[in-house]
Amino acid sequence: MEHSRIALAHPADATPGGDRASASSAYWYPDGHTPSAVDVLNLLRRYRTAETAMRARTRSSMHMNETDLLALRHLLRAQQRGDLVRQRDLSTLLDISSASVTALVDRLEQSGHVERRPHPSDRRSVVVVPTADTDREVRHTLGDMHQRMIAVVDGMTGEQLVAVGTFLAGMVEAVEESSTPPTRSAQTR
Amino acid sequence: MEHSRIALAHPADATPGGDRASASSAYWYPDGHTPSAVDVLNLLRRYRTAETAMRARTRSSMHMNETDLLALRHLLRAQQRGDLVRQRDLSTLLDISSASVTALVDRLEQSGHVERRPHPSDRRSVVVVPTADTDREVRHTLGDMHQRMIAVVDGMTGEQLVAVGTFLAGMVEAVEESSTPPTRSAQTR
DNA sequence: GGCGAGTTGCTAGGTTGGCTAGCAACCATG
DNA sequence: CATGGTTGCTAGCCAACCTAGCAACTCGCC
Repeated sequence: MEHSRIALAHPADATPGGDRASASSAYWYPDGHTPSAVDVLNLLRRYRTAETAMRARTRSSMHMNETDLLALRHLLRAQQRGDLVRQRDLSTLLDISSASVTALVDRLEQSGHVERRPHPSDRRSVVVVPTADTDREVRHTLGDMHQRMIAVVDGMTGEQLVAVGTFLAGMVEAVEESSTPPTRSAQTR
Repeated sequence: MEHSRIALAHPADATPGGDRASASSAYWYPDGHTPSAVDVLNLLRRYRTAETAMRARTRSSMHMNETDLLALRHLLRAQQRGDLVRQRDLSTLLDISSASVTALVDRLEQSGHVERRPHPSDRRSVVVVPTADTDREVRHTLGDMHQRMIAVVDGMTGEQLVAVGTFLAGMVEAVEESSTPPTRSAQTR
């Protein structure tokens, strides 16, 4: 069983400086100095790593692969909103072929996570709905984490929230590469 | 060719409120109000989506899968630091079997991205090194993005950086779920 | 009304990238 | 120097994606 363990907590995303900065809410940088730009970006990468590991854990605890889980999340959100989801929708959302969606829904149906229902107005289509158990399961698995995340943000001042928002928006922009003029709007997409 | 396109810019990560908030650096929330906790978390999710899409783009532009790219990044970082990387190391880092690493290195060697070298002191081991071309390629592909990211962070005040750092550290903690006492250290791991 | 083009989800068969098992070469320790 | 652990390889398996092609259905247009 060389493998089994899935995603260690820290896949050694080691950086030159090591990854100290033990994740405490208030004092995340050891010395009292203002964090440098690089520190912050490292921390962002660290978050990404942690999140990936978390997903692996969830996936494993639900005996499910990434795509299936993504589909499930979308189904739950759509259900909450009262939207119908056809297989076609999953295909475009997940960017996989219709054949793969058939297989995917087969798996989820097999495991009792979703049900196929006839579409009310289009007899070609199949509507996919999550079961009540699925909702409970996901809520239970991810609910605590969401609580903690909200708690962190709730504990911040308005000014701090603006800073974080600005930062995240900047990261999105940087990553989306479109390199639009800094005047807002006008995205190519 | 139903597929080809990979990762649209916005895989419709639609949220109840829609995902307006066009990604401008300074004014990322439309009204002048302080962003709510949920706004910020939505933005974080949005970043995650954008980053995933970016990875898909990179992967496709380099004709490579996620694992291979991860391996490559690690190899480049190790090289910069002057460290040797054995296949075994990749195995533990990526959490895949030694057999899969053999296949992985085969692929990367085939495509000219890495070379196998004998280990200086252990004749069982194989040292994997990235080629100069690879370094150039990655630098070219990701360099601009890094510049933009650094620029964003550089443009922030010390106070703002602290806010962002606190936020990210909090997110890491929330996601790692260990639910350690808020006094730092003592991680289970 | 009916006919042709487009859409939806299914089946069939191929490819990729993981896996386990087992092995030869090598290291290291008593 | 023998014996047990480590490293990377081969062989064979499997999950989850793909493309191609099809039957059932919808819809727009005569």
